[in-house]
Amino acid sequence: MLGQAVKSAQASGKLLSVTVPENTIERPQNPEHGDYATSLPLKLARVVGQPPLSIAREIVNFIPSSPELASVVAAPPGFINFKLSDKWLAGQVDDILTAGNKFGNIDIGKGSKVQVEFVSVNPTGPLHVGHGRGAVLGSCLSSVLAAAGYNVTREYYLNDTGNQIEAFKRSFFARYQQQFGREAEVPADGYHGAYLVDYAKEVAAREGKRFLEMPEPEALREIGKIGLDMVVSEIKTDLDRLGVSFDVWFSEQSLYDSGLARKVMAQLQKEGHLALKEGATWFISTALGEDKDNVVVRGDGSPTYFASDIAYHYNKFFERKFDRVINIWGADHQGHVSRMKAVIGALGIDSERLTVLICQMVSLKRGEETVRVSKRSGDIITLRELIDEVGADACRYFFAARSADSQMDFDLELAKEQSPENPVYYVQYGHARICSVLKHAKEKGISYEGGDVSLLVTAPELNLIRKMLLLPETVETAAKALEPHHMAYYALDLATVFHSFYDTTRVVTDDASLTKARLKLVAAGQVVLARTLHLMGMNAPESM
RNA sequence: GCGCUUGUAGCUCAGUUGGAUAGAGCGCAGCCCUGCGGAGGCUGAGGCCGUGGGUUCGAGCCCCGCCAAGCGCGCCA
Repeated sequence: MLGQAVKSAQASGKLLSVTVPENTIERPQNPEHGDYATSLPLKLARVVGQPPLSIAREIVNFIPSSPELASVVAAPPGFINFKLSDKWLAGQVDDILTAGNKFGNIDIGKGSKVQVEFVSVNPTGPLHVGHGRGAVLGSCLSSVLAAAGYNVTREYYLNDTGNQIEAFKRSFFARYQQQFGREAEVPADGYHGAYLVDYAKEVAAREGKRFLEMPEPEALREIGKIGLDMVVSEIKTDLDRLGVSFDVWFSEQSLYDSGLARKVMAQLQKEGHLALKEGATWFISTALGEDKDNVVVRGDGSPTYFASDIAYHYNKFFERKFDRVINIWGADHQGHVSRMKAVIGALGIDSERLTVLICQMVSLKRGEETVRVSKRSGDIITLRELIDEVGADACRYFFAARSADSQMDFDLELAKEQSPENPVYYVQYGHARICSVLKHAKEKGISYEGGDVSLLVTAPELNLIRKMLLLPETVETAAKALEPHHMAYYALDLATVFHSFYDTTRVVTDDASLTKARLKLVAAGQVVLARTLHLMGMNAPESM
């Protein structure tokens, strides 16, 4: 509409014909500036050579009146402010109720195939809190993208082969042997955590000493498999408690079993991206502008994880034909981003189609003491312990509320004592309160059927509607920027506006028609708040 | 040394492509319950947006330098 008006103005000769920058509609922070605003006249002023304010006035003249808009005014130094009409706002309540739990959906994705790969932790031990952050981030992002109209696949890449896995198997076998009094040491580069002792006890009790009687390579293979399954199962349990689920668990080993890894290596070889140096095979990334080359096949003939990563991404783009791939990695993998993009390019894929989101570290504090997160030291805080302490919803909220690229301190003491006063409960309480009102009305035999929303005219009512209408825009912002944390702030805002409305406005009164209208508003609020919570993977409790 | 990320209120953090008076939660100081859940509402104090330059009508946001913190720079993942 704004673009139309600018064109009309230019056509009429009142405004010089110049290239108009992308229309920029903003939401002013000061309510006196209306619901929407544009600074287009300020941007045009220089090229056009007219004062911004007069440009604004000219454009305003060419904006047709419409039922949505109460006013369109030019404001100094050169803004155009749009104010929505109360009547149109009130009418949106019916639309929200009609949309139901689809409210907030948009279609910027147009059904394109997006893969979000996240967590993908080596199955060598329990998840710690840092993994929880990646899990929540990936999970929320996936939900948001799905709401934005993308066809989303959530995927966990299971590194079930390679050096770390071999180290795990040797460690586990050692713990198993110790159960029967044998002298066996966990390798120095192995996994020393106490959980392996527990698993070993369990296996010893269940399977007896039969692994002691077979040749070591066979024992390692068999008991290793059992150990991996146990770890994976624990990981799944933890993720499940956090409300994080996956569509696909992709096995690294399968890349070798299917021969894909070899095939992709052959292709890179053929196209001159590989070279033999010092007995190993290298991917020549320096030729593509990288700082250094990288080994794909070691001197002993075994492939590095980089080799399987290459095959894995070949699979993502060529075999499964994802339009876009989003990987969520921890900050400790940040150095691999550019080489991964380089190799994607070498395979003939536009590297823009791969986005790697780096999720910064979580440091844990217990009061003054900072706990380093390391999987190999014995004493770590697991994700499970965190969930036990603060609950899944609080975990999700706190992780989801922080942007991925800022490091965060998670103070366990604080998280514990914070319980009833933290934003998680504030938001959820808003939902419970709404449910309570609806229940109260129901008990009195009042339904909102036939309610006339045009009776909604007060500031608290209209402000609540305004805030509800922001959900689709918030989804769009979060989806475009791949920043799910916007949802958390929106949730808090929405709850605030509702609580404020609730405090000033009684819903169920003697005025039958007004009661119906307000019940509609509250019911719409419930729809929007529940949807927001669900997009964040949180519960929307009816009572608490 | 090089690369990536971060530096905003006492604390934890937002700030959408550069826009109007920089925000929220917690904490702090006041105030508000004849009523649908007070796990609530309202008001206030608190800021050289790390620092020094630059770009322009306009910079927390863009560019360069510097300082500080985290992570990375393996034939580990």
